[in-house]
Amino acid sequence: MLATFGKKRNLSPMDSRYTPQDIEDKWYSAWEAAGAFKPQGQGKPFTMVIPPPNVTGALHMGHALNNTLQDVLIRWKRMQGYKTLWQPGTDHAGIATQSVVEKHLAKQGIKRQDLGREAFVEKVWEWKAEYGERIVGQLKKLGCSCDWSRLRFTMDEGLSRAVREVFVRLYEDGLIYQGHRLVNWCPKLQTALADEEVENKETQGYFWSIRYPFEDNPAEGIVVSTTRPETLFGDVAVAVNAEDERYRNLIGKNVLIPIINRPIPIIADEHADPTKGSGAVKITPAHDFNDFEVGKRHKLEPIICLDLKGNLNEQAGPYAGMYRFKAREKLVAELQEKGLLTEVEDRVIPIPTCYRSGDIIEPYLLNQWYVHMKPLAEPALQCVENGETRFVPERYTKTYRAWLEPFRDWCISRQLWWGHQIPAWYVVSETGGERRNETPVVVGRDAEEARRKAVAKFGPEAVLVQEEDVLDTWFSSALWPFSTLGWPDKTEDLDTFYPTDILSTARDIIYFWVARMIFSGLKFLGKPPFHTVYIHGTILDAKGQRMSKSKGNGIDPLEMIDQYGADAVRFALMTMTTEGQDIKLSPTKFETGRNFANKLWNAVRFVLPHAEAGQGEFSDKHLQLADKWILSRLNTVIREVTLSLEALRFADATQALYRFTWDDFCSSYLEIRKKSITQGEGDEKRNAVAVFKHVLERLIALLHPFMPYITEEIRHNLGDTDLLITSGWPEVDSSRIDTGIEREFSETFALVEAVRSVRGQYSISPAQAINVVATYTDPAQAERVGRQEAILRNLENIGELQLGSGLAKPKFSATQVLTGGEAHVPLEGILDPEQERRRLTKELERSRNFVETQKKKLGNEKFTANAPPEVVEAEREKLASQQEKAGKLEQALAGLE
RNA sequence: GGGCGUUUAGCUCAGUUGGUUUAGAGCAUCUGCCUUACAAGCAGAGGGUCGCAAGUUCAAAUCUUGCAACGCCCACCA
Repeated sequence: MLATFGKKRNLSPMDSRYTPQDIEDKWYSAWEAAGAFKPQGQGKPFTMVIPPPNVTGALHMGHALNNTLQDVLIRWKRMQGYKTLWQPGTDHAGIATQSVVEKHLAKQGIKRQDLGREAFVEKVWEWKAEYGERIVGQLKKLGCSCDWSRLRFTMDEGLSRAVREVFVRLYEDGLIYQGHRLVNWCPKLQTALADEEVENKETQGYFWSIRYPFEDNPAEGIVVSTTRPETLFGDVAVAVNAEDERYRNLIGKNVLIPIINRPIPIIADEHADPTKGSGAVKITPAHDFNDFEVGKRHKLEPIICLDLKGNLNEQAGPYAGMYRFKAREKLVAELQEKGLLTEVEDRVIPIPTCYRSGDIIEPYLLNQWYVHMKPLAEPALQCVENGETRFVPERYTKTYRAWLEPFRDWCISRQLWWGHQIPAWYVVSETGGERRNETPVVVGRDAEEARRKAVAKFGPEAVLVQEEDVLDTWFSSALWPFSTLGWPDKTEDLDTFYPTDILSTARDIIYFWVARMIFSGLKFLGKPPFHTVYIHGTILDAKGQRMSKSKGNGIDPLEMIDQYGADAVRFALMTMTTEGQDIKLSPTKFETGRNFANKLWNAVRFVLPHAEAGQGEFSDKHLQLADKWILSRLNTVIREVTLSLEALRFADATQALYRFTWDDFCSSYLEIRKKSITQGEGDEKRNAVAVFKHVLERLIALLHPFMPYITEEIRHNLGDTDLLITSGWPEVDSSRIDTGIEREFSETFALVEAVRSVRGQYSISPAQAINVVATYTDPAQAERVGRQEAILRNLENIGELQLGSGLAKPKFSATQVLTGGEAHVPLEGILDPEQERRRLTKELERSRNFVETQKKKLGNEKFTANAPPEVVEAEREKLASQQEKAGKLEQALAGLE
């Protein structure tokens, strides 16, 4: 797997600054050319499906985050030897795409109606051909290792066949039906919407109270309140509560609708709430969800008073043809004039708006197609309840349940042209009914099948007309995990890759998409489509607001990639991905990522001229303390990163890598071994370089899923000819993990830090050597540290060094207390006794406080009796070492001159 | 109104089952360094009563309850 380096090295002039732009495209092409993204080998499959972006969309930060996350997992699993498939594709995004094209045509003064359905759809396909590859190109820029040879589109032939198959089967199972009821109608887009496509926006509005005169006594009347007065033309009754004393005797009387003077009855219904408004409420079944129910209870025929564009119709008398809001304005004025407007109250009201167009929704009585949800939702709930599919973070299980449990039927028909035309045909004849829901219907996988069915049922004279509506976009997205693998055919791919493993997505489509994939997978394949749903956080701007085009506060990932490199962008995003938390983003985060890449690059640049010297593996007998230490740390990190990825803890993984690379590998190890690498001879040099390379090879492998480009480039700069992307994932060598070595190393490192601290306090130039007297209580410790003099001298400019036990403190020296000893730095002429006293006093105070709390804790019998013995023992040791430290600080203070 | 999340250093955030962290990181700040990998760097330093209150416990940033602020989702067009 990790080949040796040094062979056939093609030394490029490596700049001190890493420039990602030079190498990214090169390596991406190399991976593609090598077929590295295709499922390979005989390993266990690991599969993910990409959340298909809108075909005409552009990459935003949310995509960048989610797709980086998926790519990290796929690359990691691929290196681990799994037969990985990351299935890519795009979504036709019915409403969104149709709107984009319509807007585009509008600029040329063309309406879709001018073109007609066929020509318009043709235009959309052209649009798709032009812009459909854009988002794919952008995902490639980010480094996504999807198997692009399998790129699918929700409206391509295969997926459309899956859609028709599902529709027919659901229909045959009685799970799809037509219903004549109120739907959310968007007058602007001219289509029905599903409940979850409606957004309620709090808006400043009015609550108008209007008097409806009694039919037999027009001088008096009953007052009703409404926020939508223009709907009064569709009123069929006024309801009061039977318990309401004020109105009880009016029940059964008729009142007149103002302006048009149509009589309607006062009825008793529980919907009327005596505490709201006047307690009497107008009933408009054709334009209000609650009223629709009231109308049904009282068998009142709904009256439609609006047309589909939002204009009032002939029911509105003088207002016929007027746009709804214009009519509202005029109507209020007229009512006021007539003395029928009794009160106007300012009120914040939730206004339902269309999630695409933003237009105000009108509930409208129409015929639409529905999916009967209960039989589908129940197993889908069950499957999450029993853990077959789990959400990460787990709390989203609740969100999922809250959406599915009400079993609201799914309105799947859309009055659009762009989408899957519903595979249902109306059987019309001379005697055929006028209303569609009274017309016989046949469904079929294609026109021929429908025709066969119609002929069998209605005879050869039957004439078929296909339903014009298309299906909700999410109807096809729901099939994504299996339609992309060839279903309804029994394909090998389906066999190998279904069910997939992890689905990663944003929380706002848990219902739109995730839930629907789960019930579809269960219904048609008998297995949930994935075992884990990872819900990532939402990307926010630096102020914590959602990024949006209208606010103009978005950070463009492609600009960031341009500026900092894809690796930096990916790494930064992953460091911020802590379980499900929202991410406040500012470009400085990418700077940190870029700096990190640069750091790694320069470490490589340093060793490259010496790589030749480090042929082969190092030999154990030449290993020094620092070597053993870095090998111990390396294997610890391999373990940490692997476990973090398994737990989907991306920030933990990157943090471990960052720390190890920067602090351990560069700041400590490289600095210590620098001299051996550049100036050492024979075995010394060979071994130092070999260890360095051994660590580096594994480090770039660990970093590869996060920073694929730079790591691939490094591997090849080091002389490897095979690709890192398909090489192995490092394995932990537990025998190298040695806490004794790590302790011994930090013992030595502590002395370095002590000296550096004194140097820093007195601003002594690094060029000036300083003398050190280190004394330890235990002679064995002094000897151990003494053996590491090379480390001390490599990390600090030390002049005379005395190491021992019971050494006296030289005059005029600054003192640093160590575990088990002290370091004195003689500073005659430099030492500031006052400053020294202040520092030592402060430290002593802190130390004494700690000793106090420890004593109290250990003096508590309940503690010593109840806490586990090892905890008590640890606390005792803490006390002892702190007491020792306090003693030493006291001594140092006393000895100050 | 219901649900969920957040509140830890000036800023952005870690802190997994309560004890080995007398609270950690990055950025920012201050001091000294162009030390032949890196100034996108090196070394050092300062900075926090872990939102507030009560409780459980030998022990609470961590568990429970209440409160507050901020954010998200759902419901609510009388």
